[in-house]
Amino acid sequence: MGGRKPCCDEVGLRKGPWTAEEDGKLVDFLRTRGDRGGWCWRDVPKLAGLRRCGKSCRLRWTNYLRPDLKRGLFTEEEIQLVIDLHARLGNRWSKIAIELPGRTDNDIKNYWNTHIKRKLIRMGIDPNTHRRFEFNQQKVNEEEKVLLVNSPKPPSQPEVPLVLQNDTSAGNLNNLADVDGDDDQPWSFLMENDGVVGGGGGAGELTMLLSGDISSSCSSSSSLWLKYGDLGYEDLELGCFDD
DNA sequence: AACTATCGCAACCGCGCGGAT
DNA sequence: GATCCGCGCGGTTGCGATAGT
Repeated sequence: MGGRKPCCDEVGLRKGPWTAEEDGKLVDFLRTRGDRGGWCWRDVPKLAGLRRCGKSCRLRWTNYLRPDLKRGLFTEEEIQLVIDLHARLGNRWSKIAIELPGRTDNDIKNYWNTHIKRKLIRMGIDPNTHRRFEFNQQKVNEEEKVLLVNSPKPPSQPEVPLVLQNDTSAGNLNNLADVDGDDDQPWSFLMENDGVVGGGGGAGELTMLLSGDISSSCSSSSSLWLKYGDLGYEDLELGCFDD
């Protein structure tokens, strides 16, 4: 597209963290002018008396000031949903956010990158494909590589066939927690300390449910789940999470 | 107590899409 | 059809908070 000028090139515009005063002005404006009634975001700084670009105002509102935002930790259900939706939609955070009322795409993206992604990698699961890493195509960082080198042996079997299940079927993530034998919540393994699975090459096979063409094989009402239900505790090497 | 490393979140940046002209 | 414009999205960065040494 031709020659579009940057939105924030105006001199004298503030950047960086918002002050309480700026927040107040923006909230006041949006409270009085309502939802998109005869204005566009580009006009907001002028109308609200802010020295910010419109884009910055929009981001501040949508990611932080909106009254319907939910703050705080993600619940097990939300984490479960994020993984499920990410398997189906990929990094389309805004689409994922639609399914999580009160969470913004930025929230979800941050949580994915700082919590879920790391955990999956350490479990030997590629967070992009939701499948096990191929042993010779590790995308893990140096730390994980060391762990893999120290693991007993590379996978000796091909991936276990992938299975698709509905929400109501047995093989959902709750089974993962159940094999643990304790009272932890299903996603406690993601929410607690950084346990390390004994590398992608351990004896156990983590079985992924995700088939190749996820979007076409999954109805809107079904969920894709990591399938652990048929595997034992030792097989999954989940003991590491007990540390 | 001081320093360093790591984490987590808010905010920025650049690009693409879609509607308007 | 070409261009402009506003918006939204996804990736990345900056920095304060916290943990570890």
